[in-house]
This record gives sequence, C-alpha cells and structure tokens, in this order.
Amino acid sequence: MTKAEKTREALLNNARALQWRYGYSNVTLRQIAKAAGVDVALVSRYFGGKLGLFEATLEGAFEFPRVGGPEDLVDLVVHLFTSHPRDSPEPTILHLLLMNAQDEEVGPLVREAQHSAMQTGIEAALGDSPRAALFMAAILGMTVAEKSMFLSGIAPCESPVYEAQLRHMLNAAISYKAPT
Amino acid sequence: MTKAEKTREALLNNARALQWRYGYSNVTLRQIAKAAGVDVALVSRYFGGKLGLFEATLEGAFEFPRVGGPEDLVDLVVHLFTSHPRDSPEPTILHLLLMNAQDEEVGPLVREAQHSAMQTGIEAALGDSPRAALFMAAILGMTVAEKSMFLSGIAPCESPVYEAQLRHMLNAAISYKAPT
DNA sequence: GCCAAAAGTCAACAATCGTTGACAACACAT
DNA sequence: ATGTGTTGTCAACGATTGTTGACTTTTGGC
Repeated sequence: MTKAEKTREALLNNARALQWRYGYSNVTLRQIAKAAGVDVALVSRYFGGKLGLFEATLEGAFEFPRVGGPEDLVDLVVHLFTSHPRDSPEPTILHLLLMNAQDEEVGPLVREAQHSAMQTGIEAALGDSPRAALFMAAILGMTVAEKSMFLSGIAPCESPVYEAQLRHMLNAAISYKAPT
Repeated sequence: MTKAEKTREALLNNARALQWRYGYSNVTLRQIAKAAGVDVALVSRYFGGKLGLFEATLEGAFEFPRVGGPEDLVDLVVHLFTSHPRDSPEPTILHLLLMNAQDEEVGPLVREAQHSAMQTGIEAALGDSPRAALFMAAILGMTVAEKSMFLSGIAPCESPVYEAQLRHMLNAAISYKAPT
C-alpha cells in the first residue's frame, strides 16, 4: 500500500467515524484531518473537497447481505445491532442515516444510496414494499430511541431487554397486513 | 402587545420554525432574523444569544394532554400526526426531537425537556416504562421514516396507508410484554 | 548521486458565523 | 416642548470555516 493510499484511507476512516456520527455539517475538515494525523489541505487534494470526502464514505456503505426470508432478516438485524458494542467508536449505517438523512446538503445523497441498496434488499426478503418500509421504520425508531434518549443516561436499558424489544418491533413490522 | 413583545414573538416563532426543522447548528441567526423581519442584533438583546433563543423555544414545547388509557393514547397520537398537513411549514415536536436530540450542544436540553414532560405523560397512560419507551420509539421511527425517506419523493405513501401503519406500530408497542 | 514525480507542509484567502457597542429613531410622561 | 427610557439600526470585531497556491520534503527509477 503506497503512502498516498494510506493517508487516503486514514482520512476516509476518520471521516466516516466523525461525519457519520455527528453529522456532515457538524464536523470540520480540520477535526477529521487532526484525527487522521494528516494536514487539512490533503482533503481537497485527494477528494476534491468536503463533499467529495463524504461521498467517498458512502461507497458501498449500504451493502446488505442476502437473506432467505423474513425470519432470517430479523435474526440478521438483531445480531447486527446487539453484537455491536454500545460505546464502540465505530459508527454504523444507522448513525449515517440518523444524522445525515435530513441534512439539506447531503441528505439526498444518503437517501439515494440507502434506497438503491439496503431497502431493495429488505424488500427482496420481505416480498412486500409497505412491510419493508415498516421494517426500516422499526429499525430507525429503535435506534434513534436507544441512541438519543433512553440510553443517554436518562433511562438506561440493558442489552437483553433491548434485544427483546427490537425483535418484538421487527416482527410487528413483518406481520403488518394492509387494511382491505 | 407592545412593540418589543411583538418582535420577541416574531423571533421566537421563526426560530421554532427554522431551528426545530433544520437543526440548531444548521440555522444561522441571520436567517432567523431575516425571516422575522428583524435585525440580527436583537436576538442577543432579547434572548442573550443563540442558545438563549433556542431555550426559549423549548418553553412548554412538550406539554402533553392527559389521556385515559392506552387506546386514547393511540388515537391521540394518530390524530396528532395525520391531521397535520404533510407539507405544513409549522414544525412539530418530532422535528425538534429528530433534528436536535443528537446535537452535541443542545441535545441534552432537548432530551431533558422531552423526558420531563412527554415521556412521563406517556408512562402515566401506559403504566409501564418499557412500553412507554417502545411507544416513543414507534413514533420516532414512523416519523423519521416518513419524513426523511419514504415520503421524500423516493417512495411516497398515501395518508390512509400511513395511518394504518402508524396505528399498527403503536399497538405493537403497547402490546409488548417483557420476556420472563 | 541525480532528478523528476509524488506527497506533505504552511500561510493565507474570502466567506460566514455569533456577538458587541456606539449611535439614531421613536414613544411617552411630565 | 423637553427629556428620558425604549426600540431599532449599523458597522465592526474576532473566530472559524472550506479552499487554494506556493513551497519543502520525500520517494523511487536511472
């Protein structure tokens, strides 16, 4: 790995860690560069600018493994979210969605990337578009609730409890039937 | 109403409209002042600064009407969210939560205000803390999903469908039973 | 060892941010 | 009408932002 590739990757990793978690607009290039141990000017050199760096972090971010059916999907998501240490510095796709999907500048990019990959994967597993939408809503709701309020020191909840709740809501989304 | 009170209220209303919807950090005082038809300097005069203005918008934001039981609570929330025109410029508490609950500067304020009012109201209606948490998660998830992705032109969904989905998820939250 | 290309460093830029203080315009009681 | 306190206006401030260009250092083939 050449030296340039190494700094490119360092910038990319720290950009993911910071921009995803705290939101594109809330993180400065100087923060990212300092975290990566690299000069600020190199961002513009390697990625063309702040927006280019963010777009680079989106590359392949929403790859979703193929699963057999609804049950596998629930297991996968539950495992994906409970296996991740709560205080891990590594950000997840959910951070990306929660903190950037509503941003006026990068929001469209994020939503497009998410839709073209993750949601179509879920749709394939559930075979139903409304249910896939509900499924995503359940994931997002549990995550934002956990991350931003219930687990921010106000009302901590233990991991097994959270897993049961998450599974409950995911199953509820799957079992949804459109009113006739 | 004196002239000062009028400009104070103009600033307050536009601050609510902008800061709640787009996030505290993403809105400048000059935007708010221009929208209110008022000079920027008056923000510091009347509210002491940007943070003071935001705190003022939080005053009584989370007042939650008392309801009899779980069924009333579901009806109230459904009505609250479906009666509001989708493209209304007026921001809701959900905008406030979604866009500011994770902010590093005002996040703690928002979560504290929400917890001390809304969540305790829900807890009183549901009589159970985990269920109240799930209920809030359902609301947040449906809202973020609707607002940020499914209804942002990617996958529009009609209002009656959304109402049925929302009701389904709220009932799922209520019917949660902790595993023994 | 030499030299061109690559990689990194540094200072400065224009723009924008929140905030401040001096000043002008106004309202209103005396 | 006069003077006082309220309200609004304006310009400027220091700080921070993303970005750029000139410069120095390092790398690697000849």
